[in-house]
Amino acid sequence: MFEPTIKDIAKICGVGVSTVSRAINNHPDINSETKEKIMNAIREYGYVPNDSARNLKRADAKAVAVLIKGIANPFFTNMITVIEQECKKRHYAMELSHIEADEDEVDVAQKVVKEKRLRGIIFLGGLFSHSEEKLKKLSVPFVFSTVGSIPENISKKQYSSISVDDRRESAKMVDYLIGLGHKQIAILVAEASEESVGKLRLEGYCDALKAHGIEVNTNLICQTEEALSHFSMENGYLSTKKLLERGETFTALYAVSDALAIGARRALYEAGLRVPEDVSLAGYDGLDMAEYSVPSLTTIRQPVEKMAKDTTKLLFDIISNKTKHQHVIYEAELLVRESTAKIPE
Amino acid sequence: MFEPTIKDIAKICGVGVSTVSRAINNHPDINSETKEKIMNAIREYGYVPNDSARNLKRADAKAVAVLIKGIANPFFTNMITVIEQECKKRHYAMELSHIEADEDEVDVAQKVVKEKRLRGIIFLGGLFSHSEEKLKKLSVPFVFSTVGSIPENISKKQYSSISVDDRRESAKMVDYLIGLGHKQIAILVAEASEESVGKLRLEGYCDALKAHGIEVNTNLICQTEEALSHFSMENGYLSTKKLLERGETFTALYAVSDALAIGARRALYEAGLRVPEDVSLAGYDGLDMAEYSVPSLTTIRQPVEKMAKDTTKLLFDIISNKTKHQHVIYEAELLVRESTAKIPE
DNA sequence: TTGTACGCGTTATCAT
DNA sequence: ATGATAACGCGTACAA
Repeated sequence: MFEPTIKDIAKICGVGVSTVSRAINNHPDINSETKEKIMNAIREYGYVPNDSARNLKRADAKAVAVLIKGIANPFFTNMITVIEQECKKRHYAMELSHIEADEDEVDVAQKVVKEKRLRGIIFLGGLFSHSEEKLKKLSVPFVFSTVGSIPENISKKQYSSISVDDRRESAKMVDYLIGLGHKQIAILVAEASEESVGKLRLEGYCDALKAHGIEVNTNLICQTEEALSHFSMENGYLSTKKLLERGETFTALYAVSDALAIGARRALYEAGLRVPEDVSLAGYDGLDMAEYSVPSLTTIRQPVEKMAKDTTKLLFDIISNKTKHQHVIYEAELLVRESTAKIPE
Repeated sequence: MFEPTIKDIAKICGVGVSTVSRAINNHPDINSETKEKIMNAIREYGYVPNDSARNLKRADAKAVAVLIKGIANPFFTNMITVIEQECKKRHYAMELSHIEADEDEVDVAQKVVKEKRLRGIIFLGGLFSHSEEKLKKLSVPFVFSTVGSIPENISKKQYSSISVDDRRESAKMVDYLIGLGHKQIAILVAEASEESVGKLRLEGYCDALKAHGIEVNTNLICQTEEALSHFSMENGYLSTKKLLERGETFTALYAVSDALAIGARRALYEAGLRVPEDVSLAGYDGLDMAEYSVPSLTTIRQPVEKMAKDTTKLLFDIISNKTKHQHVIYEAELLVRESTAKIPE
């Protein structure tokens, strides 16, 4: 199998390599006839420029990276799809990279940036707890999207972020449940370690309870220590089962993700508990599955599409120096559906 | 921001570039002391080799590509995760690329191969209908995994495939439903065009019906023409709604994917139909959501993990000339759960 | 408008 | 065991 290079094409057309290069890259200084001839040869011989050589030569590889922590979370699938479209629009390639639970995201980011010479990074999910010093090693702009929280001591001029206020939104949900008359509200929270969204949502839960003078009952805080994927249905199912086996009484169960809630719903069902008659159930994220489940799930919807679009736009604006780093917080929406109800008197 | 290159490291350590290269790549001919010194400098200055330069120099970029048609299908998420792990084990990078519905997969593949100089390709999902001639242009080995079908006229020596017999497995499900006493079985099939898995599963449906002497009622074949994602819950929901509005009578509904089934279940619920008392509901794929939904969904489970592992192994075996192209068909499993029941007499 | 020549960062070959 | 140097394929300054 013959793989032609730019030289071969040049030779075939009887022109210099720079002319071929100009033809490929739509440079202005080129005779349209020669360009035509070259493009024909390229098609005929199936020439495709070697990306490595291009990126080596170019200071900037037209590419950005998306680093995801927790790929199993279906919440991200939507975001990625949108981000990819947005990148394509701008003729940029998008490198997708998963970060394992035990990997350090900044290390990975640094490696990816140098390896691929890309122009920017989007961090998706996970949490963030790195020193400013380490952050400075990143030579390209980056934006955190839907990342739990970023320590206060890092200069906000160093990075951008797009997120919802997980703590406040979470409180919103618990507030709503309390308004329904619930006092014994259990919470299902996976991965409550460090500054994760899980922790934030748990804090919001406590906030709301306290605001209403309800004491936080630690027995109702159901944390999963398992090595299970943090936002899986399986995890929600098993954790809820354990909670029930412990014999705790509660009238509402709030899971910090829809997937967990779906799993929980199954566990409740198997225990003979009806939703919402016996137990009100609430989720968080606003995934499709929350909408189509039976009963449909009361949840907090994050404006996924808008966040994804704005994340991409922001990154590109920063790359092209159109704007400075920014910190945007979106409002999420409480979607009241069938899975929650007033507590019977 | 200073980005050291191999030359800088060499200069810093007072050695030649080749020595540094040897240190990086674990070459045998190197003094362990010098290696130590070099590795320290690399750490200290945060040197990361430039991938583009490496791939340019190396004949083979240690990388394979996974080309996915229909990223929205959650079925693939699991496969990708496994494939990625398997690649990592072998110290290969995995390029993930989505193929738009209207893109030609072979064209994309060819472009990716040349651009990235990679060693092999895995096609995930979609269907396949290309001329042998076109296929020959692909200079690296490739394996189709869970791809609908491949035309008979293409030499099986040209490619590998890993799949389940969608037609037969689909018939298995319908067979089971018929065994339950159902005669009026509706089918929900998105994307029945060409040789897709949708089409194959539809054929299996017809096979089973005919085998039992039941006439195929085209009114019960519910195809979605929408531009909706083929395997989305939304699609299942809307299509089922339309089916119900048409006033068709059926005692069982078979959706060719679990996601469609979940959507369908919601539509049935809203129409006041109980599952399985009024309508038996069945899916296909064996996703988590089928297991945790209420009622749990009778479905066909494809051995995802095994298929993903074997797909990767096969590709690498072919790359390293350990084996020839192969065609493996896996047995899927009928999972009988709560959503299907005997038809009441 | 077009062609020549150099260098991007790396690995491999060949001396030393 | 180590160092100098030639490629790899491309873009671009500079010369023509």
